[in-house]
Amino acid sequence: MKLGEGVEAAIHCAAMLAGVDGNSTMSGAAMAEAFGLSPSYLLKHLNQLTAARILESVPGPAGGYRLARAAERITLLDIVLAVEGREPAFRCGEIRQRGPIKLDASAYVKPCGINTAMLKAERAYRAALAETKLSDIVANYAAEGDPRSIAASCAFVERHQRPQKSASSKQI
Amino acid sequence: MKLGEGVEAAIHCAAMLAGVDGNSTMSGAAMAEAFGLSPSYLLKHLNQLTAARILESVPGPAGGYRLARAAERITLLDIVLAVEGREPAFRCGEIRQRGPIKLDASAYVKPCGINTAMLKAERAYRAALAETKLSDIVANYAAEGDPRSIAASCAFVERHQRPQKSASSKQI
DNA sequence: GGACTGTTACTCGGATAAATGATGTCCGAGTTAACTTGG
DNA sequence: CCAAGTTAACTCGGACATCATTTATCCGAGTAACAGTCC
Repeated sequence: MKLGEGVEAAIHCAAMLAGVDGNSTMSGAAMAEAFGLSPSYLLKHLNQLTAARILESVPGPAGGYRLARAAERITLLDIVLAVEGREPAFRCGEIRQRGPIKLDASAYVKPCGINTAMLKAERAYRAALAETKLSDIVANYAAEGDPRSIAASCAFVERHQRPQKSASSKQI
Repeated sequence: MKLGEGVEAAIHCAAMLAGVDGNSTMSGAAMAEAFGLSPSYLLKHLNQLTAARILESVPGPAGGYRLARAAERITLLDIVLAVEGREPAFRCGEIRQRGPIKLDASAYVKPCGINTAMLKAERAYRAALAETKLSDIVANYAAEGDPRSIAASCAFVERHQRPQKSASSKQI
């Protein structure tokens, strides 16, 4: 029951990317610098977000990352699942049928009650994460964050975002 | 976001211990055999449950483990926290103040909104786990489990449980 | 025959190695901007 | 002066070491039952 450190970085980066203009991008190196992280390692997590269609990557000079869709359509669950994997935290190893009292398969058609209960809890966890959109994070930060911190963040974004010449609308 | 394998073993053992009579005990070796696990390693998890006051251990010959309180008063959350640790899965490393835009401490009195959202989800997870009592697991198994499996489990318990001569009521 | 004592075998408990996964780093493929050069 | 070609630098992407956590194991401390012995 421990989430990797990359989840925090991924969410912070996504929130920062929500502040860049339309089709502009921000390089992974800039975000790594903003949070004091290893650039090469942050790329690993950003690539996971890209593979999950949450971010888009633009190669070449003046390239970088950008949200693949509006912040209102990105939930914390999307990000967590992209970084940590989609499989549930509790994996039933069916140890009830690993001992000497192993019956034939017809006795284990019903799912393990323990597994059911654990998965129910995990559904609650994911539902709570799905309720929070990335735009909520940004809005909450804009509303309740310290004004100096907001100003510093906006200044950093303004300084490091790289506008793109074309491709303002990307059809998939 | 991955729970250790010991959680499953711990819950199964607790459920099995819920089937032993009053003050009888069952040895860790017996439970390890029942689930095909390494006896020495299972002891590690059982000790964690003992340290968390969920189980009681009786040393010596005819010793073993026993529930420390009624199954109605043990929740899945108790077991999970005992094995996996009590700290939340998401630990906010405050990476927002690790970069070059570090303001003075007065700008970070408000908790990080991301941390708040993640902890809210974790509260939902723990609440769902707290709703399920160990007695519910046992009752559900008795009601919906395969009759042959129930009979085999009961026979195993009957064969391996060790009644205690005295100390029927233990005051702490 | 009963009670005490020493032994013994069984239990838990913690200290000690191996393995898996997470973390961190490096170098290469690809792409686009800028520069150079010719018209 | 303009445009095409070339260069070059910057980007992402994946392959390669390093470290921590989890998993697994072994041996020792402790305890209660059991057998033997004395009263």
